[in-house]
Amino acid sequence: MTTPLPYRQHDHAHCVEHALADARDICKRSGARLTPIRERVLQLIWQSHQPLGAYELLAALSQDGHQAAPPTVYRALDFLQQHGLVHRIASLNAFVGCPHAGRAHTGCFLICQSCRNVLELTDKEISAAIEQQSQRQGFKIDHVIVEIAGQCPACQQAAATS
Amino acid sequence: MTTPLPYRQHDHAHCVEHALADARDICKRSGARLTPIRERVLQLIWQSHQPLGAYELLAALSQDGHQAAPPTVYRALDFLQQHGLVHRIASLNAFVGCPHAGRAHTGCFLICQSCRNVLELTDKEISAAIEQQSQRQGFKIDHVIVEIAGQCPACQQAAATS
DNA sequence: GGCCAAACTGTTATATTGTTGCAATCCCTC
DNA sequence: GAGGGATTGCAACAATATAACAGTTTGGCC
Repeated sequence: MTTPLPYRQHDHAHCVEHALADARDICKRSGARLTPIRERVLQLIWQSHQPLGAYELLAALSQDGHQAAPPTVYRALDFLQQHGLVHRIASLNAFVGCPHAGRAHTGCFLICQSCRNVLELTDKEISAAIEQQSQRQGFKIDHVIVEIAGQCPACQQAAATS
Repeated sequence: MTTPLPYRQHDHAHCVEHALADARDICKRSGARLTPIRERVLQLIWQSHQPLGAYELLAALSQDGHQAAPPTVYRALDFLQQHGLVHRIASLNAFVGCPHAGRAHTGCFLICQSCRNVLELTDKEISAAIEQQSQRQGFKIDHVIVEIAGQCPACQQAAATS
């Protein structure tokens, strides 16, 4: 088994830059404006593997010397969500960058309660099971939230050896 | 296809009473104290098919003539959740009664965005797919949230004929 | 270039949801 | 009926999110 990102060490600066380049591309193609604030918020989110709360983003923007109030952040987040660039983790009231931006998908989040890292994955079987069950109930899906809380491999190992 | 509860008309008073009797039984067996406040909160939740927020519960308690502050409600809700009598819907910050209280299960919620009714169901395939995928990532599950937002059969029909 | 409309941002205030800490009370057990 | 743990009352506060409105920037168009 290969340890998946983001648990594995990697060149994160590169991975942030890649995500930003992707985002610029996606916005360009859809005629959306990735303004400085929006791009900065996306960057801040990507720089952190842990999900960031709106008020953490707000604090980070303030440190930039940028005066900002809650609506600024929430508006940027709305934009980023609408364009599939970030996801909101409902159980944490926090946001993570989406590694599948631009591709239609239903995210599924593995949330480590020890290190707070979040891994997004897309799994056809989970989606299929959910769709099938909904259909059986005659329910028309708008969107789906799947959040799995627990412990990631690294933290399990750390707990075992301590 | 049979229209599932709670979409179908039914004797809801009976169904509330049944849930309360169940709850009393479950608490008795586990040595937990289903105090008047806790029971009242559970009753209020069951009486509403829509999920209730903590502050709605608070308002309802006040109408009882019961003076109550937020911690009262949150503590009752914590208790009820711990004993599997209610679930929190993370995407709504609200609570619903659990129809499978006492039986181990991972709920899966169909949330109608029109009428706000919520249907809880348990599906082995969804659970299995989630467990399999988590295991593949070496992730140890603590708990799982599956919330499906969309439109229930009744509201689809209403929308179609209007 | 100059103008317009739409989109975006700033700002203030406020709404909603959830928590902390401590004192008082209740209830079971011995 | 005294001790101790669980429960509740109460006041203050923290965290998260939105409303409303004014000002500014942007891009299209003549």
